[in-house]
Amino acid sequence: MIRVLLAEDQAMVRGALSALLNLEPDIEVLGSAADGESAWRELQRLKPDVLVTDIEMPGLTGLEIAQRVRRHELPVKVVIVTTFARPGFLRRALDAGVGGYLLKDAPAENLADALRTVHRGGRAIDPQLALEAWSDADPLNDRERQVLRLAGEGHSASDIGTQLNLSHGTVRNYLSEAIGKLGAANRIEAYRLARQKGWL
Amino acid sequence: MIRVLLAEDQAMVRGALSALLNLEPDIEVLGSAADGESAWRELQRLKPDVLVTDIEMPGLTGLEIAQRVRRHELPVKVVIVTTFARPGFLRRALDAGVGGYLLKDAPAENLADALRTVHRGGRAIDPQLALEAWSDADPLNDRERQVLRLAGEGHSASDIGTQLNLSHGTVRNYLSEAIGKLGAANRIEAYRLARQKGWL
DNA sequence: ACCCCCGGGTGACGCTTGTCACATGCGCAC
DNA sequence: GTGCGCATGTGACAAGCGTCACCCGGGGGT
Repeated sequence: MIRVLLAEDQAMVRGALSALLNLEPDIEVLGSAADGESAWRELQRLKPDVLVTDIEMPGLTGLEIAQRVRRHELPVKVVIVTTFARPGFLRRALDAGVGGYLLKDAPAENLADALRTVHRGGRAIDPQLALEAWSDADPLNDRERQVLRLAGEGHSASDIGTQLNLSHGTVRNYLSEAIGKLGAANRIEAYRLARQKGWL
Repeated sequence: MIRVLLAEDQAMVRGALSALLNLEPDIEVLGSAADGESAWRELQRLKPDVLVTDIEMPGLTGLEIAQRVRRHELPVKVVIVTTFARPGFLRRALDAGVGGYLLKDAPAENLADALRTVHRGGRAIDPQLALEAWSDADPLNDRERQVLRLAGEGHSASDIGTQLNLSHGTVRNYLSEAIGKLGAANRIEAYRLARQKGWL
């Protein structure tokens, strides 16, 4: 019997996934959480075999939970189920030692199979995504990432400078670097590109 | 017996919702579709009582399907189930005469209840969203919307001018207007604001 | 015929962006 | 210490952006 904890912020999807998993005779959903913190608490309380979690959640993200699990060496497997086919996310998930990474685009039957595989100690990674993840790495450094993120939210260079204690000139230098590295025409395009790769 | 067709692009969510609805004794899921066009075809083939659809799908969006249903006077109720709490979307959905508009944030049990209500001829609209929808209307006109959308994708003014057969000066005028109307500081912020309201 | 509104355009203004070449200063290897 | 790399600044330039005041021409009222 595979004992599962479910973390997913959208209540309707959470309920539906729970119903789906409970149809499987060898799977039992112990409980579910709507945000990162409560998922983390329930994880320690219920001690499930497998945690099935989304990435984007209020509080802790699924990736952060996976990192904590690894740091505390909890005896639980983590399976990420997410909308985002972003190589950067998968990369970070693998670094955090997750057992599975599925897309919500994948057929529903895959989920139960993936849980079984992971429970046996195997790995269930979305195949075409796995390729991309190793193909191109994030070219941005920390400063460029920060600056680009702020810029993408509509802040001006001087604005960003104030927030990060940098001169507006420096901010523009970083932005220019980032734009160059990404082969974009301006900050907006650069932001979009970085975001869709999961480099944020 | 309520006969339901399900349209939702994420396979896993689609499967899960289907499992959820099939647990209800008075509900039967006839079939499901992964994109707008096939949903429209299945709608005519299966003639369900209720169509449960997401908004963001490849091809036709859920809103466009709802509009078509109204135009063709098909005897099917439409229930929108979406992630987006955007007043503009609800507004357009109501204009298209949908029977229900639920958020994926709502508890899973609501879905079956909403289907029953709508099947009886009632309406099931997310309450707090309903308030917002009537509070602030989209201040943008068509040109401003077009221009803002392109600008948000990273195109420059001259770029946009070429695409729409306008002078770059005119494009900047529209952009300026839009920025003003939305109380934003620049095109990026304006784009974000408009987007999150569902005015796109 | 008159006026006025509306979509589109022009030109000018000052500010912001994107780019680049060149400084400064700090820490680390040797 | 000398040298190198890295992070941060500076100053200049051209291009793009945001704003505004104003122009033009075609409909529609009245």
